[in-house]
Amino acid sequence: MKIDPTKNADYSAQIAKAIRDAIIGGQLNVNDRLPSEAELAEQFEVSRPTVREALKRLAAQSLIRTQRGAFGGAFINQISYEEAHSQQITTSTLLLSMNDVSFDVACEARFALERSCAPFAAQRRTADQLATMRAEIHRQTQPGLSDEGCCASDVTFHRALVESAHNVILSYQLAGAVEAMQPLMNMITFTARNREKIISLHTDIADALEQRNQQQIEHALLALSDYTKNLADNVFAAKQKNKTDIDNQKAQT
Amino acid sequence: MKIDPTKNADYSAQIAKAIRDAIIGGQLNVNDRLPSEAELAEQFEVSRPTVREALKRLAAQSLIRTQRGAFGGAFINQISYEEAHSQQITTSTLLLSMNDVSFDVACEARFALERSCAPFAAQRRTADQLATMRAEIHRQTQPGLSDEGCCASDVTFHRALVESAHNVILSYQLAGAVEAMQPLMNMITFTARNREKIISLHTDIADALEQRNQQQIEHALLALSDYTKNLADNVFAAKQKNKTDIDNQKAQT
DNA sequence: GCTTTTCTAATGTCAGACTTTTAATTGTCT
DNA sequence: AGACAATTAAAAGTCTGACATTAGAAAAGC
Repeated sequence: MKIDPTKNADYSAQIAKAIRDAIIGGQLNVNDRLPSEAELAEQFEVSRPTVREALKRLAAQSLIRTQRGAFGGAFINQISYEEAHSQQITTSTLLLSMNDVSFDVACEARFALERSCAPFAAQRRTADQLATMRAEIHRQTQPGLSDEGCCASDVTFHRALVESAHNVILSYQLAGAVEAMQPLMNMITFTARNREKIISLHTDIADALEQRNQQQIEHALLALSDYTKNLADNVFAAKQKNKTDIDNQKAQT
Repeated sequence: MKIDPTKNADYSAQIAKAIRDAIIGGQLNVNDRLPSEAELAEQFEVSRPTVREALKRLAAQSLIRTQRGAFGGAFINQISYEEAHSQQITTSTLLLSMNDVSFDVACEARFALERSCAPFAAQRRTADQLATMRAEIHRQTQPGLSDEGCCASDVTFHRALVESAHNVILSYQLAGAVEAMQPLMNMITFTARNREKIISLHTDIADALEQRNQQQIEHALLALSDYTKNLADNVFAAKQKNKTDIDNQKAQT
């Protein structure tokens, strides 16, 4: 069925690949049960721990789920939007943090992607989604709101905007992009003045959505993108200056 | 350092999570070396096979790489765009194939996302990228081109468009979306007439890009999206009809 | 100083045993 | 007969201890 050419090295990776290919290629279907670990070990002519390592690799990608007990085993997992989503977020987050992507590039991508849901959001938004956005805007006006609370509210706001496009694929892709940006966004601290401006831009978006005006939504998103980029530039410039000052002080002593 | 609350069940998953969190949280940095399997086993108070299963899970997400030999071990892997990209594609592809997403929804999402790179592509496209697109259009006019060849050329064309936005994050996100759609796109077979129309739409895009006309790019993309959706509707309707006819024939005998 | 050999610490693999879980089966009582 | 309880078996999860293989570091030889 799925044999394993006895190449050298890393049997568990090869076995995982063989099974993964069988899933992607459609030889194995959702909720099919794989042979037991002992049987797989026999088939592939390796030991059970080796098979288990292969299965754990697949489990890490949520391609299979395992169940203990009689008539248990490893089953092909129907991957859900949630799972795919959370996987995408960890990957994207790490990609951003490990490859020092500039804030500008990430910010540009984030709002550009969000813009792609504007035409559908304008057409299909429900009163419910609009209400969520208004509620989040209201939360953002509360004076006691912490920075984390503000960011969380921001995520909810934008998620509602994305959801209003009523396209599951867009939601999945964009929610990932928005959330992956959060760690970068959290590096910015907002002053009261900043928040005021952002709230005003959020209100513009909500207003445009209420009027089902696609172009206005896109315009407001662009404005928000530019403002955020500017804000970040200033924050990073200030940090840089602060650092230089400290270095100079050290040099003087 | 990273302890493991002795909850019940699935130590290897818990250990993998602990290490993963440490990586995401920044306690472990790129190219740091993890303790050896034996040491980890001691730290977490489990056996070596259990630790190994945890490490294989992390390896499956390319969070770590392992090296054999003295002074080898498991190292935190700097995730590259390529790795992130290929992971995203397998996840997205499976998500689409397992959740019977309608072609319309996927198609809409695909072109909407591509639209998001239009403003930057118009500004930043190079002659090189334009040439690639023209070359692919030319290839698509060749009469002997197979369906697979046509699809491959299509991917190259759209990838060049995306690349012309010169934003690595957009490239990563969009290339994933485009490629994940391929299996669905391959379900459509194109007639000569269809290809002619698609080539004409591709030419529109290339022309608009050459003139750095953002709105025209977006307009052409929308037209391509609509045309593709229509085409798919017809193909699926024909298949449905065919199936019904056969059923009727069977019923008559 | 350079090359070759040896050493050694680490992963990769194996075999076999034991524990735990869980669903199906069987048995028992009302 | 039907409902509940005990038994059983198959499977994943875990452990122990061993051996094979690899590759960098140190030592030996020239």
